Amino acid sequence: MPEGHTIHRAARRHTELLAGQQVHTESPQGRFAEGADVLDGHRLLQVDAHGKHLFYRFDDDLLLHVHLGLFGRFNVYTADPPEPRGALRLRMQAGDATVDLRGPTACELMDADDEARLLARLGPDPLRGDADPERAWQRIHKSTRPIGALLMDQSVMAGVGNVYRAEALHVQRIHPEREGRSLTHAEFDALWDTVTTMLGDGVRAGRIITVTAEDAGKPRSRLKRGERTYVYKQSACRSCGGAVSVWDMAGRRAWACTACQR
DNA sequence: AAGAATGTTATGTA
DNA sequence: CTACATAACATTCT
Repeated sequence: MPEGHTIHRAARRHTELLAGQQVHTESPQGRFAEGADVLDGHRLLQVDAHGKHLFYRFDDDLLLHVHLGLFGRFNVYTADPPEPRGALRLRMQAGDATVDLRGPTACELMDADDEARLLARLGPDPLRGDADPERAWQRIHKSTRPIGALLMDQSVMAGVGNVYRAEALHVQRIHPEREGRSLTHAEFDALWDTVTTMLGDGVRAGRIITVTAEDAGKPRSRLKRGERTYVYKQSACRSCGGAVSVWDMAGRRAWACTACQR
């Protein structure tokens, strides 16, 4: 489910619902019992997103780190949450609001050093105001690795996953197998802009829609599953009709139009 | 109902 | 040292 847009959206929503309040936490499965005990009743000050990582800052310097991984998911309830069921990893409650967490790769307490170490290995996040795209360019323009692998590398740029990789490269007509060092600075700038716009749209819409209303022939909000991307999970390119090829790259499926990307 | 999926990390191999 | 492959782990949807 989650690329960077999901994480930033969650940070915003959870701040709105829980920040400034005493938060009751529990982990019905006992998977996070230790941390939950420590966190319970603390005031949540702030929720920050960095790439695909979330940081919940509580008073007394308590810091909860969450990473959704491939399957992780939040469920938010603004009234009467359901009884905890199945593998519910963490529940946070304040007032009428409840945030449930399932299936995360990480849900753990951290100290400032852990956090610093983690942030040190993340590249600039296009969704953050403090992002410095030049840091990404420095890595990319020297690398012989394919741009498709570089885009997915969170230490190069933080927040892009498999869908945005396919879609951003497609919009810029760049083939995923091109070496990073073959990109011009102008191409990189355009790619960064595209990624930034796509992620921002994702935060707003709450889902990944990269096809424009013009290309779709109807409002983006009306697009069904399978109509929202140009090449990702498509058999024919939705901008030129050319064949889409699929292959394995950096352990994930890469998608590109054989006609308009090179 | 097996298999795929919007992810990361640790470890092994060349 | 770097690059790449593989396995492991999480859960839901088709």
